[in-house]
Amino acid sequence: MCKTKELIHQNGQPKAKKCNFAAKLIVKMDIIGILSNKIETAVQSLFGVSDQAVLQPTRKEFEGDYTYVFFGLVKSLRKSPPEIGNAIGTYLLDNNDIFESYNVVQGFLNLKIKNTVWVEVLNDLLKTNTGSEIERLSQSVLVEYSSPNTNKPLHLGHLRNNFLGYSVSKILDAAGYDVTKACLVNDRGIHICKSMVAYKHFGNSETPESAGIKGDHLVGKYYVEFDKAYKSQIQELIASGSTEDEAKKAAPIMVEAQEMLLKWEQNDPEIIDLWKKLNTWVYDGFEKTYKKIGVDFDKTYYESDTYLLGKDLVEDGLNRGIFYKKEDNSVWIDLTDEGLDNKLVLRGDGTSVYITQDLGTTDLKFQDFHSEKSIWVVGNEQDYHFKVLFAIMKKLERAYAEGCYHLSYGMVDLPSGKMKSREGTVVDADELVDEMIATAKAMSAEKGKIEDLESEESAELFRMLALGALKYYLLKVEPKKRMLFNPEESIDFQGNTGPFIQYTHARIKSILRKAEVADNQIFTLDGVHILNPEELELVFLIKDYDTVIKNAAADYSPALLANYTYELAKTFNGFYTQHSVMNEENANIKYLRLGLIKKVAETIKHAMGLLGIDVPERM
RNA sequence: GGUUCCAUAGCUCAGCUGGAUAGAGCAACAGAUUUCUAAUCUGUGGGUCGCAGGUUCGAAUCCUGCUGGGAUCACCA
Repeated sequence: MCKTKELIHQNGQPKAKKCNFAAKLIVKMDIIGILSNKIETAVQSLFGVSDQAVLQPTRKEFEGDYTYVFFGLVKSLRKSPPEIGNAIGTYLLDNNDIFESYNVVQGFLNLKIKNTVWVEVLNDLLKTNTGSEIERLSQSVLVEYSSPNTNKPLHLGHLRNNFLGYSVSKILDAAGYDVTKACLVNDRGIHICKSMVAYKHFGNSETPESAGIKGDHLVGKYYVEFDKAYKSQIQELIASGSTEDEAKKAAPIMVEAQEMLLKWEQNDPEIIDLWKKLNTWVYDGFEKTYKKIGVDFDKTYYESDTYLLGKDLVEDGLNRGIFYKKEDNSVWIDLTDEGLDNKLVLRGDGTSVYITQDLGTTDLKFQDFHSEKSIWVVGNEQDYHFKVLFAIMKKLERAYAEGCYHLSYGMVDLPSGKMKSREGTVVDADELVDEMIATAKAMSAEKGKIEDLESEESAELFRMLALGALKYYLLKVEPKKRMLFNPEESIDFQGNTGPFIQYTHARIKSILRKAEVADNQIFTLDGVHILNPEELELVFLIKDYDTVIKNAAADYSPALLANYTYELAKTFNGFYTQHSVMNEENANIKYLRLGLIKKVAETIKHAMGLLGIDVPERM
């Protein structure tokens, strides 16, 4: 048995040639690394120069698996491209046993790997559990996402946030980090007081039970009621001679809300009771929504606990001369050297602003978890805020400042334009999900796929498909880009969609059931196998899966994983139409295909899992 | 106005650290089922990669400027 690492370091081709298990060596290191290595050796011994070999998959219109681009050598060696390419190609074939052939087109050297090597690659893939080869990094990361306000229910924008946060957590975990999912609930402030005031006036003591409305929606209803009353009071005041600005400040209901906020801060028992009652309703509602959309948290912070934090931190910064005080006692920091402005960190009266409590909460999070990295999944309207926050942390010499990252994502627009809560154009999360489930049911009925539409199992399938469609739709777009939510497209089950991938999985599982392949069955290839082009394409994709996970983690981008999974599913469907598994007469080939498609199904399931999407056994 | 992000087919989006004739899906049209699920597959048409320069063997990709759009620049959160 060969010791892979030593062989690689020696670059000893003759020695590697003797080894009958060359392919094992390839899998352990990754084939691109091996190839680059061999090419670099070839270039070194042929021309006496070192070149970092850049490899890419060979384009379909050319013969080969990988392409070495050597334009760089043409100039320095002052030889013609064919001369160089042929020399390297010949050398590689003469000194290695893994190449089948090569061809040279301009500055491109296309290399074809022996089919037997690919079979060994597949064989190695079949032995390992999908995703299990990635080593743990013994680094922890805290991912904060969702972070709702408690005055209204979740909407479409929150869904993008939740799906992103959950998926990124999963991806980071798969990439080797220890992940903690956190949520910071904004449960205090003027917004919830508005709902409280309106409820007090117009609520008639109704409850979610008496009204038959989910708690978060009920509280949201009073938030809207507040706004209505507020607006009409403003109009009245303007009619009786006030300016608009005066009216906005003097409207009795607004004055009342502000008084209520003060009373809340003074712990007025009656106000606290009301606050607790409404918030409990909201949490109850949120809980149902989170459960339905399949996201959760390991740790929940409440702003009512943290909003006073950060003042000691300001004091500390002041003592160290990092902050400065103005005549009115307000505290500031000068960030002009960072390309930012002067920023207020504490009011003249000693009360906090947004950034104050965020400074404190950030410290708290690191005290609680000592994580190397901390990620905030927050919309791009807060880009500036996070620049400021991180810059301050750096100036305060917090060791963790380097590990802070704002995962900024773009807004979700509707075909009709932007979502605006005041204009009632917001897409409610609960309604949306319910509609999608109903659509999934209707489409299944139409296709005649499901026999019993009313069973528990079917209900679970419809939920799976609906959420698969929705999550995939929102995650396939690169996070930082703003995106368009087209309701009709989002419930589409064809093409680049979640259900397309789910269907592919179900199809494979159907074959595996028919073949009575157990979930834990291990396939070991030991006969003579030749992979056909469609099989080879699948192997080619699957062997890259771990790299895709790592890239997605490095970029905090579920989109990378979504695109990969789609590609894999599409490639499988191409294979499926051209080759039969169950009707294959050659037992060796049938066995290989069963192993291969099982691996495809496992990879799809794993990848979709990292997107927070479940896949069905049948559909 | 300052800062910042974005601009690729009719629409929605890919395009890895610069590489070969820029790819998918949707929509349109034409096909494929005696064969493991047709929620599938195959084909056709569709592009001055916002514009103009620059860097080099080579640019959708990097640099500069411009145009258009979003966000932000609160003692709001």
